[in-house]
Amino acid sequence: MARPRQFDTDEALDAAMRLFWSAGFRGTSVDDLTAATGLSRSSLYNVFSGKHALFVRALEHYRSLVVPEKMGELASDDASIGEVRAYLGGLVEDLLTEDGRQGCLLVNTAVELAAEDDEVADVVRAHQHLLAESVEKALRNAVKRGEIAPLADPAASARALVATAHGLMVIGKADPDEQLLRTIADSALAPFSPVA
Amino acid sequence: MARPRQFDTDEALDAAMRLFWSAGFRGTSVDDLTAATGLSRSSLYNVFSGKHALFVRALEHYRSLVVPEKMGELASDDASIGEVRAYLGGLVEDLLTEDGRQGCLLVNTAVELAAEDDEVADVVRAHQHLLAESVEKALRNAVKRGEIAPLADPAASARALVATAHGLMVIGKADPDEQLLRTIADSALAPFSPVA
DNA sequence: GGAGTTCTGGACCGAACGTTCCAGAATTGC
DNA sequence: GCAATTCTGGAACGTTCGGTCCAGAACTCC
Repeated sequence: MARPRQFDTDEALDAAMRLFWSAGFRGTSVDDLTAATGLSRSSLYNVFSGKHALFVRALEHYRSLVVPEKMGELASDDASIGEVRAYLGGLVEDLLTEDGRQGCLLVNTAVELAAEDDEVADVVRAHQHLLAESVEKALRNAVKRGEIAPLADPAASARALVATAHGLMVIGKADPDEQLLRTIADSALAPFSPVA
Repeated sequence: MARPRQFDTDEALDAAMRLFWSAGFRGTSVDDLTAATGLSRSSLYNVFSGKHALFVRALEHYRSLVVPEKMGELASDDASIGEVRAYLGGLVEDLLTEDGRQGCLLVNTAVELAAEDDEVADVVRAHQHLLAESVEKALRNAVKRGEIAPLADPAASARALVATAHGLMVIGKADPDEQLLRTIADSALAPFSPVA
């Protein structure tokens, strides 16, 4: 044994994640990362190997920390249509805040890197699948409980809702207009209105 | 008068656009641009002022050249639900090709730059509005002609469809799966099925 | 053909990029 | 306190970045 690390790896990872989140992979330099984490270059390379490896770790950190927070109760096994509504509503809410313009790290990454970086694409794809499955589960629960009318294809509806969510994040970047974003969310949810 | 330009400005712009399209603003270097256009640095700076200005020109070039091509008859005044279907179908088709993974320059740009670059955000926003209006017009025509059931809010439906289109482009980057993408497009269009 | 103007190739600029490296400080087990 | 080990700050690496500059070639007009 020898000298122990003088910083918290998780805190550093968290700071790196936030940086990548707001500026993207290419838009974040190693200097930016050392400044934000407080680590020296040596420490950063010792612990995280390099920029790309750190980015992948940051992506996973985002999935395990930020995504659950944004999904809220949608992640729970007995989520229903209310949780889907809350999720989309939360996205809109976020996009309207000052920091919200940075959107979703996974969406940003899908666009910036997924087509040319298989390792990153795997993480992004895994997220998309998991999100779709959560929504599908919620839709099935909603039908089962009679909260919405039966669906021809719950899996398809779920995937379309996920696409809408991703679209919201793109549109919100250029046009963070409350009425527009709420209209989109409401309209996408209209087919799942409560049974009269 | 003096020596005339020895290249075609439009051809150069076109090559630059394709480069930005596939690699993004930050992912494209001036060296890349000179290589792709065949221009020397001097000529490139003489004619296009710099990388950022060239990018904005390329964005506008994309809007005036590529977007109309992808929209097809959807742009026409008497477009209807068929043209909306064809548009979404075309997007899916594109995403499944080798080159299609580059997605849509305007979507890529919205994610990469819109939050921090007002000039670029303006162009992106203008495109989103125009697209939404075309879809809305098509939906209204479809209702008017009795091709689909009346809509509570055609403008809202149109905006949701545009969001779906944008979402498709994000998801397609990480997961260019034919069945998935078609499912999304079909599901988003389900509320506008032909009147029985 | 000569004067005037514009375009072009390529060298050059300082700055920033991601990464490597090493001397020395810090901490451990003994 | 000593030896062994690990971490740390910062200098340094070669490369690439976006942008500037200039000498000279190319062309038009007269």
